[in-house]
Amino acid sequence: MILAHAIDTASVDGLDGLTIGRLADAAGHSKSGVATLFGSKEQLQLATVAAAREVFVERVIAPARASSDRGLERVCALISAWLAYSDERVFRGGCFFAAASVELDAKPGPVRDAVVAATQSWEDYLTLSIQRAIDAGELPLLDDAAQLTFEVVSFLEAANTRSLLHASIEPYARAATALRSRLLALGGDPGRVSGIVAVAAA
Amino acid sequence: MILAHAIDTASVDGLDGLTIGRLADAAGHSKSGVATLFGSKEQLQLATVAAAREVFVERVIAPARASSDRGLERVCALISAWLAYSDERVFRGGCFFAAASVELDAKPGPVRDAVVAATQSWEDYLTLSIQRAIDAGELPLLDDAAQLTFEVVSFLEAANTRSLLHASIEPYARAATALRSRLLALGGDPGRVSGIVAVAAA
DNA sequence: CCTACCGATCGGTAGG
DNA sequence: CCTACCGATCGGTAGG
Repeated sequence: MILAHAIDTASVDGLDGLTIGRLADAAGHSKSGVATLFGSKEQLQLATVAAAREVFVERVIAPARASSDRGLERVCALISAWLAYSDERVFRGGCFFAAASVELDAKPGPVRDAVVAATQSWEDYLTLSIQRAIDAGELPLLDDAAQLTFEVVSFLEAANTRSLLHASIEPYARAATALRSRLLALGGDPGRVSGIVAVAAA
Repeated sequence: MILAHAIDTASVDGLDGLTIGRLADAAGHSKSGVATLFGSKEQLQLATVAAAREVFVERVIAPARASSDRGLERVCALISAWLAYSDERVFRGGCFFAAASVELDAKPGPVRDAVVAATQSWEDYLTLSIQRAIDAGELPLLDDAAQLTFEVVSFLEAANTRSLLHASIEPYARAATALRSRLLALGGDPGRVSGIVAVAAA
């Protein structure tokens, strides 16, 4: 798929750095072929966001859902899956949405709206998973699920950026340490929480 | 200064989004005037990073140094100054370095090196300030200053991006809550820690 | 500091 | 799906 290369390019050069001409060259098509396929650059960007969303679900949400039960176990699985998704460089420039969020945060328009909707969807699912852990009594010292979501995604995205910036895996260890520490402070079961590791065992 | 507009533009469109022609128009000069002034686009980018660094020191480091003693008080002052610097939109696209770090994290070269050096310098100062707080016994449950630095900058940058992305000040309150909670868990004095607020009182 | 210009590349379209 | 082309804009330079 031509969009796989588009996500990869956008994760490095940004969604604005996408050009129809280079995408066409890489795919072995003519420039006008790609241009008419998508209609406009903005529609190409929107298609890229939609494709990245599918990959994210496939690489983070789906594995965590498959390997864990609801509650704190699911929360830890989502965190570990996200760290692996970033660490494995599913996209050359790391997490596509981390890059797109910062690129577009001050640029209103349909593309930003699509990025916001995608990240909102992921964070809503994380908040729901945390709320289920609260409801099950697995995080007895937490009362605001959305607050923990903010803290979790802060660590994940910071680890992603800093790993790329310094060409190091140390930031993933920093994030894992911060998250284990936070979940323990909220009363999380030490055996569960210790399942958060910087590099996937698998 | 022509560079003030360059920082502002780069905080929104990225350092790669800077163009000599538009910068010249905005300053009322000819394109070639700006081109010969900086020599090349890369040197313009490097000059922009250097100018942004000065503004950051002036807006975050200097006020915190002037208003606080070394130790935990200084750490809290740095955090509050950073939140105010982001919240006040010193640059239209929020923190210049948050934007530049993510834009360049997968693009090696002299400009990325300059951004890395600037952020490293800021984080080194934060780590030093935290270490002084540890040495003074003000964070009795913390042993790794660099780990707390990672956690602090994670919250600050996430608040910056999310505030822009959602046009909301709520993320600053999330970051302040997270930071107070973390410093309290590390044994920080409640009176000191409560000085971290989302919106500057001044 | 300017005007004027260079080749390259951009998004998009005409025409088939 | 292609070739060929449009006007606009890019970084950079010649020449003064």
